Amino acid sequence: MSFKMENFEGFLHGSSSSSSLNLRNSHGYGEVEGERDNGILGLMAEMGVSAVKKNDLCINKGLGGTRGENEEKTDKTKKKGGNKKMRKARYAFQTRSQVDILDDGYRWRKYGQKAVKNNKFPRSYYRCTHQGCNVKKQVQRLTEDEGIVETTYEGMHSHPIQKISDNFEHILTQMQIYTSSF
DNA sequence: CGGATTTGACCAGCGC
DNA sequence: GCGCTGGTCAAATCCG
Repeated sequence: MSFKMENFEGFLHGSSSSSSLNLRNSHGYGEVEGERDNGILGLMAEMGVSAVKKNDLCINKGLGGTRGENEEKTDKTKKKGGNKKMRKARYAFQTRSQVDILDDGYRWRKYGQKAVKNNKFPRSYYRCTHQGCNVKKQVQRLTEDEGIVETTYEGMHSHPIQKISDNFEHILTQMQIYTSSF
């Protein structure tokens, strides 16, 4: 049960020949001066593809949920030295799948779900359950093609993968990578 | 019983 | 300034 094969049932069957699984860089992220496009490289390194792996995410705790009596809202995600706000690089996969939960080998805990505009399907927010790992991902099914789920990763894992999923590695080799505005 | 999920509320950013 | 929207928290609930 390392990798759910039924997840890619539609992918295996419905894939004609070209791009059944896409990867793209979310526009507006990862193009800040300090950020490099190592998010996907780190991710692919986890998958065992080939890449270097750094871990210089700007992790910030203490999110905007300080309601009630907890009032230490001092730093948050402030701008850095007069620069614009620095966001973490986010990388989105588009996977042809019948189910939303794509087991990529990590343990994820769902922490939210929101209905997004121009999309009839809700978006789910997940966080890596590994201690000290603040990698997040969000899963969203496309309205125009409900057979496609879009998984957006944010941050990099600073710990080894917890499950073996060589199938996913194989799929990664077939995956098209493109950076476009979307 | 402990960890994961659900779900409504809260908060911040942005556009008008 | 206000309302919309996306993102997150956290209490309640579920589930093994």
